[in-house]
Parts: sequence; C-alpha cells; structure tokens
Amino acid sequence: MDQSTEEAAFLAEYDPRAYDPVGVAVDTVALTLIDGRLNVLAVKRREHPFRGLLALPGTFLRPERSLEVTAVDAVRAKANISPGHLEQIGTFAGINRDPRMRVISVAYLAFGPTDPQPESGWVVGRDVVWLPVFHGTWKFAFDHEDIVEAGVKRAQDKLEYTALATTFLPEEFTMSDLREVYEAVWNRPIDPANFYRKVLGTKGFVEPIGTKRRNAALFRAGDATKLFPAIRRDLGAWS
Amino acid sequence: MDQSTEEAAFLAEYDPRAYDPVGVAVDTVALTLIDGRLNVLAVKRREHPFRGLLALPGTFLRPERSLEVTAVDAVRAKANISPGHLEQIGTFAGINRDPRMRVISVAYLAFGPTDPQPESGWVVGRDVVWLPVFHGTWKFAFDHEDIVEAGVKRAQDKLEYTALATTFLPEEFTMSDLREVYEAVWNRPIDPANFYRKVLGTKGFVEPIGTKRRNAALFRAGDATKLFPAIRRDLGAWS
DNA sequence: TCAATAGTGTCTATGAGACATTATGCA
DNA sequence: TGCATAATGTCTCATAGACACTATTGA
Repeated sequence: MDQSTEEAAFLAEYDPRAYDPVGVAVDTVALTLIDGRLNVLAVKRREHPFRGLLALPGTFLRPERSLEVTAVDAVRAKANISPGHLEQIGTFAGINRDPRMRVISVAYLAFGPTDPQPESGWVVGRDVVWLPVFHGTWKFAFDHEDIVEAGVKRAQDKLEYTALATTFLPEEFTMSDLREVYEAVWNRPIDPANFYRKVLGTKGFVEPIGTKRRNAALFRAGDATKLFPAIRRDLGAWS
Repeated sequence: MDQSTEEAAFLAEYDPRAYDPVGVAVDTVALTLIDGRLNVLAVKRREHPFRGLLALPGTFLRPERSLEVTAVDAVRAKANISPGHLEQIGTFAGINRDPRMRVISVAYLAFGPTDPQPESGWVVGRDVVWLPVFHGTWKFAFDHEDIVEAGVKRAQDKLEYTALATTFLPEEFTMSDLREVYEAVWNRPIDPANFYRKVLGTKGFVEPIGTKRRNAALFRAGDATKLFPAIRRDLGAWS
C-alpha cells in the first residue's frame, strides 16, 4: 500500500459516507402473560420477502429517531401492550439475513401487561397474533427465531436478579400472580412455600398493600430494581 | 391517512431503501492484563471530529463484512492482542453522538493475552496506547466512555458465571495468575485461600498439569464454559 | 364442611467468607 | 534458615429447597 492509498484508506475509515449503505432495522420481542403462559407478539408478513411467514414487529430506523422510540412504536402499532420495560437485546447482522440488501437488526425486548387480556393465539388485528412461546414451534421470517430465542433467554435471566417480573402484572397482585410470572417465563414449576418466603426476604421487591383478594394478600411492586438475594434459577442443575 | 398514503407507509416500512442512510460503525473494547492491571486499547484520533481525543479502535461496517470480522480487524490493525474471546456488548445510537451524520455503533468486547507483554501506558504504535482502566480517568471521543464502561461491566459480569478468565492468560498458569485476573477485572482483592478452593470446586474450570512453577502448581483451562457454582462477586454487598 | 389455596415451621445440604495453620521452594 | 507464597483446616453464617403442617375463604 503506497502512501496515497494508505491515506485514502485512513480517511475512508473515518468517513461514514465512503461506504455503501447498510440498512438498519429495529425489531422487538414483545412478551406478555396470557392465561399463565408466556406469549410473543408476531406479525404475518404481507409482502416480499418471506410473504406469509411470521415476523417480529419492526421497522427501519429513521435518521432522526431513537432506537427506543422506534422499538416501542413498532409494538404499539400492532397491539395494545404498554411496555413496562424495554431493553436492547443485541444486534443481529448475518450477511444474508435479508435477501434484498445488507440489513442489520437492532433487537429490543419489551414486556408488560396487556389490557384487556387477550386469549392465547389471540388475533389482535389484521395479521397480528400472540403466540405461546413454549407451546408449539413457530416458523419465522429472516432470523427472527434466533431473536425470539435471545429475547426469551434474556427475560429469563433478568427475572433472576432484577425486580422486572412485576412489570408483567397490573399494579396490584398476589404472591401467586408473581409466582405465575416466574413459572411462565422459566417454564417450570416453583415451590409456592419457598417462593413466598424468598420474595418477602428480598428487600424492596414487593410491599404489602394490606388488603386481600380471596384469602391472598395483595402486593405492589417495591422500589428495588436489583434483587438481593437474587431469585436463583440454579442454572447449573438445568442447562 | 387515506388509502394510498397508508399503502405507501406500509411499503416503506418494509423497504430499507425508502429511508435516508444511517451509518453503522463497529467499535471494540479490547482488554488485556498488564502488570496486574486491567488495560483498554485506545487510539488517538488524528482527524475531525474529536481530533486529538482518545477513541476505541473501530471502523465502519462494509456491506460484505461480518460484525465480528470487522471488530477483530479493527483491533488487530492497532495492537498485537489475539482475542481469545469476542462478544457483542450492544449498539450505541444516541442521535447526536457523531456530529457528521447519524451513526450507530455496534460495540464489541475482546480480551486475551498480549504477546509480548507491553507495559501499562505502552505506546503500541503511532497514536495507539493501552490505558489502565481503574487508574486515571480518560477523556474519549464520541460516547466511547460509555462504551468502555459497558464493556468493563460486561467483562466483570462474565467472569462470575463463565470460564472466560482463563482467556486473559497464557496456556499454563498458576492459581495466583488466575486470581490476579479476577482482582484486576473486579478491581478488588480476593482471599487467596477461599479462591483456591472455590476454583478447584468448580467443575471443569481448570485442570492441573502436574508440574510446578516455584512452589505453585500449574493449571490449564478446563472444558467448562459456564461455571457452576459461579465465582460469586456478591454484588448486593457492593453496588 | 369440604376443597383449594395461602401462609408457617422445620430440617438438611451447600457454599461463601474469615482466619488460623502447615507446606514448599528459593534467596 | 528464614521468608514469601502455596495449600489445607476449621469454623460460622446465609440461603435454597424439600416437605409437613396450619389458616383462611368461597363453593
């Protein structure tokens, strides 16, 4: 590489316009609990490519919009979920993941309660459905199966050491409601008695309201964001 | 929104070319241990914008290259680190992070031993330096301070539940070498006796070679990737 | 009054951490 | 032979989980 070539390469390295454009999409894994089961929001594609297949709600990033706003709007446009939590999962950038051109996708994870509660398999609008994550296998467009898997795994991890489980629930909930969130997201049963004490022993996770529903005390979310001690999933014994 | 406008919006949603381009950069937080201290690789910028400030090694994504290759090459071009581990941290996309145009950065974390061992503050090449992370504060260009912080935090987390600490070390190492990795990345002292037994009690983390250096047994990396039980950092008691 | 769920009691096993003690190899 | 570091012993405390038991409320 001679001097001028090196200089050109150097300048190009620092000039974004020197390269062909790469498309940037934002796709969201929106999770909610329906009837005790974890569900993910999907859209049936009406256009090329992958016409007819399921895809995550998403759109292309516009230069003047933030990733977060883009991620939330894509979900709001399709369903009545109000994400109590939004976080970035990561960026998926396989070279041929989109047949049209190079497109990378910044994936987001959103979860929250839906109101009113739909049923599992519920068709929210034209070509929009909630799919029960652990009950059936779903064929997605692009690499969206990978993204869903990463999103679910992230949700599972986050329930261990953050207080985010409460964002799946309405403001008031019982201990069983909260346990149901863990059971749905982790897809395994949990001992009610031990769960009860573990949650109460975790500072700031929930606080009692004082009222009851049937014979169950009602709680609201506490002010903790990180849980200590964590609600452990004992991964070593499982995966 | 009338029918034709809606249709146009719908089509645009699925056509990447319908939007102004967004630049995609890849920046890498490359970490290594120098003299028992955690160091990060930085480049002094020679061009606008932020001329003269420190930045992470990085470049723009070309349509035909993968993120991972781009991330590793950016580091290899600057220093003699051979990343034993590479993972994506996340995508940083603040709207005005780059004054030239909208540029999002997919950030990667790399770590591994350097050979030969440089000294801390070592100038690897023209305008390339290793900076001791916890000894001094460094002013970076763009939002690269945030990216470094996220990278270091990710490294700290990963040492808890993965066997990646060994990738900071050469093939043969003593228990003290391994403890030094944890102390450098976590930036706090660890009881040698308890660490010793905790590591040996963690299936597949290290295996003894049988030989010694001074009076210390030598080990090599085991075949485990996830650690169980994890080497816990007791975050609750700290942050 | 019965059934289902909520909530409490109790025991065991595991692992983290403090810190004392012994072993090893080099100056 | 003495010193630094390696390696082992021993104790305490916190927490997870199994499972038996009692309490409460609606059908």
